[in-house]
Amino acid sequence: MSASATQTAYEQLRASLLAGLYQPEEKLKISELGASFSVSPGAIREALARLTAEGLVIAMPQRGFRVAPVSVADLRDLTDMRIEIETKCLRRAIANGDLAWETAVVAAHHRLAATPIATADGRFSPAWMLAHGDFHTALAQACGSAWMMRVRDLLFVHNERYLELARKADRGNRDAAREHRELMEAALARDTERAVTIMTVHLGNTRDTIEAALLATTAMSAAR
Amino acid sequence: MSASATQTAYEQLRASLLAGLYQPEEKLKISELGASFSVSPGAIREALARLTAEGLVIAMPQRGFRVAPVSVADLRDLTDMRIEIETKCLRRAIANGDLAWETAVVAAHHRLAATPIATADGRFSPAWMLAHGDFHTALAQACGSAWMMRVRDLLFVHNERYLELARKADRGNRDAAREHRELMEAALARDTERAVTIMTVHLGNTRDTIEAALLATTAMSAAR
DNA sequence: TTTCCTGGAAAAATCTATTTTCTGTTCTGA
DNA sequence: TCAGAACAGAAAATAGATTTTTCCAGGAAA
Repeated sequence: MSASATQTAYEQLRASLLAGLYQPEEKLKISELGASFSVSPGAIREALARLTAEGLVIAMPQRGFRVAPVSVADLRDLTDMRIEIETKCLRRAIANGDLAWETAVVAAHHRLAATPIATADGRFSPAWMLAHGDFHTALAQACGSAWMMRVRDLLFVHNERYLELARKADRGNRDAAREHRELMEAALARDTERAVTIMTVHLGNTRDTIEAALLATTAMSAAR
Repeated sequence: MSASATQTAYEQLRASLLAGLYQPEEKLKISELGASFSVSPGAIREALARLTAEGLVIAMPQRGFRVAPVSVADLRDLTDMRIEIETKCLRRAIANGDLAWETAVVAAHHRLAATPIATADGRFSPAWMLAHGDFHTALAQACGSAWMMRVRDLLFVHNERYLELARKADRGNRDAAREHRELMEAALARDTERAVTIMTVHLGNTRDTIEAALLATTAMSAAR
C-alpha cells in the first residue's frame, strides 16, 4: 500500500496518456476509468483535474474530460519553444556544471546507450523512454534554475506524447543514438556552441520525424 | 447557476491566494475551506489539486495542502526567467504585430493609466491588478506562439502573488506608470532594442521592490 | 420526401454525506 | 525521563443522490 488511490490513478493515467493508449480528443469517461483502476469516481476526478492543469487533458464543464488535441502547428510551436529553453538550459549547465553533473551525464548516457530503443511489437520501450528523459534532464540539471527546469519538464512531457503517437515512423530511420553521444561529448568538452548546435538539430530532427508520421496518420484517416 | 461548484471554489480560492489572504506555508484545511465556501470537501480537494499543478499550492500526501512557500532566491529565479520569456515575446510581438495588436496595446494602456493603483486601505486595487495584467498580456499577445504565452502566463501569475505579498512597500516610491508608458511608446514605434531594455529594467525594478519588502517582512517576523 | 423541431428517456458528470484511514499528540506507566 | 499506547483531529476514499447533458424517436412544416 504505497501511495494513495488518487496518486496511483494519476500516475497510471498519466503513463497511459504518454504511452498513447488513448487517441487525442477521445472522451475520458470517469466511470469507465474508475472501473478499470477500481477506484471511485472522486479519485479519478482529482487525477483528471491535475492532468488538466498540466495540459495533457482538457476539461469541458459539465461535459467531462477529453484527451488534449494534437496538431502539426502545435508541434512546431512546441518545438520552437523547446529549442529556446533547452539551449538556454544547456548553456547555463555547461557554464555551471561541476564534476557531479559530468558524472550524472556520463551515467545517464551509458544507460541510454545500453537500453534497446524498441520492444518486439514496435513501440518505444518504456525503459528507453525513461532513460531518454533522464539523459536530457541530467544534461539540463546544472542550469541552476528551478523555474527553468520546471518549464523544461512541462515541454518535454508534451513532446513525449507526440513521440509516442508517431512512434511507428521512427524505427531506425535516424541516428538518434549518435546525436545523443555527440551531445554528451560536446557538453563534457564544454564546447557550448557545438552542443547548442547539436541540440538544435536534434530537436529539429525529432520534430520532422514526428511531423511526417502525423501527416501520414492524418492522410490515412482522411482516406479511410 | 453559472458555473459548477468546483469551478467557483477554484476561482475564489485562486483569487484569495493571489490577493495574499493566506500566508505562505499556511495550512489549508479542507473542512474549513469547505465551510467558508459552503461546498463539500470533495469539490475543495479538486480545486486544490488544480492549484497544486499550477504551483500555487503544494500537496503533502496524507497531510493535506499548504500555500506554496516564497523566498528571495525563488523570486530572483522567477524574475530571471520572466525577463527571458517576456523579452522574447516582446521581440516577436514587435516583429509580427499588426494594427489590431497596436490598437489593443493602446486601449489596454489607456485603461491602466486611468485606473487608480491603490485602494484607500493601501492594497493594490483589484481593478489595477486586472488592467496591469491585461496590458502586459496585450503587449505579448502578438508573439504568435501559444506555448510562449502559456509559459508567460504561468510566470506572471506567480509574480502577481509576490507583488501582493509585498504591496506595502510599493506605494509611490517608483514610477511604474512612466515605465508602462515608455514601454508602450517603444513597442508602437517598433524600437525593439529600446522596448527590450525598458522591459528588462521594469522587471528588475519590480523584483528589487518586492525583494526589499520581503526582507523587511522577514526581519519583522524574526524580531518579533 | 426531407429537414427541423420537440419531448422524453438514458447516460454521464457532479455534488454531498459518510466511512475509513492516517498522523500527530498526549497521557500513563515503568 | 522515556517508551508505548490510546485518543483526537484531519485527510482521503467511497457510495449514493442530484443535476445536467446527450441521444433518439416521433411529428410537423417546407
